[in-house]
Amino acid sequence: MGTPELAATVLGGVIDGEDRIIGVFTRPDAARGRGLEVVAPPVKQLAQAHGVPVLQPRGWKDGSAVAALRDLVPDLVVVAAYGRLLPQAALDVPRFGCINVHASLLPRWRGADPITRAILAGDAETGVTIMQMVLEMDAGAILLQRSTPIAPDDTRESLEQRLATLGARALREALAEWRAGRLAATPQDPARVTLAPPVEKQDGLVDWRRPAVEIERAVRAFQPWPVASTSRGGVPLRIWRAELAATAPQGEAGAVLAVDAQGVVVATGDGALRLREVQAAGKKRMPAADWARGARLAPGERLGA
RNA sequence: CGCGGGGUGGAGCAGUCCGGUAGCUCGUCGGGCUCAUAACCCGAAGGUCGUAGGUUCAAAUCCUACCCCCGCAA
Repeated sequence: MGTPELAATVLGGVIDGEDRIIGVFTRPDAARGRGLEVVAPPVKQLAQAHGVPVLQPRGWKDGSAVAALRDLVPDLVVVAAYGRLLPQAALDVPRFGCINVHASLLPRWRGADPITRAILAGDAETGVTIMQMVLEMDAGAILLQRSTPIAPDDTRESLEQRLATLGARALREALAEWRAGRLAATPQDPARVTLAPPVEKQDGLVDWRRPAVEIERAVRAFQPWPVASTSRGGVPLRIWRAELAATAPQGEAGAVLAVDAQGVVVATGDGALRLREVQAAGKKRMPAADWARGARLAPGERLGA
């Protein structure tokens, strides 16, 4: 069971493994994107390409999805970024239970968006956890963990890719260990639990009064969505790449301190941030210096006002 | 048929409403100034104005169709 790209990568790992996949659950196709085209989730596309039956129940409340799962008579259910909470009745179906691939080192970052939260918080490392599923979200006992350092230039996108392959590998490893009867379940330490609520569109808005370090993390954490953004003259401006400015002259938060070939330097609540790559509404991504040239941006202007 | 913005020398933009032989800020190349420079001065090259068709004496500009890029909303 899974939905996005990360889940597809994990599924790919299982397809290549020795276990037989008897069915795949994923969320219903949804109208998305320009023109509202109906697109199938990555997991569905991959499953179909391999001839695996796909089920897309609207929800799990009315019991029909549980019945469908029961009909498959699964030995084990593997869940990765499915995007739906499973009722106890579903968790009870497979005789060996349900296990989950989660993109964080639990108990840190339980919830929908662990990857974004880890970058945002400035964590030095993160990883994947294979765990048993219980009714409470991401609270089951840990079976196996693998970690990876978060690079200074990691974005949500790059990190997710890495964690996806790491997750696929960890899952295969866990399945092998389990078959050999060597897999132990370790309960999570309740004292170290942190939550990773889903990111909202609103979160992408840059508050220039925050420290430059935090804003720089937000720029990386919010890719490819919702993307850190501010505005110039009422026109939305996305920030795709930024770095801490070497010199940190103080100025009013959001004020443009300098414009040069390397980009645009903006004052923040603590330190200055140099915008390297931006995107104005209706335009494509471009070097901040190019944008500043065409937009006639001059020092002294305020962004996000 | 969900809403909207855009495609103009290498880059970013203006010009399009009120048709009349293409402009700005940079970059590039050459020269000059300077101890020197990414600074400054002088000069040059470089554009089928997304594509096709139409209207017109004349189209970047008006009309029609199509292609491509992007934002919003979901």
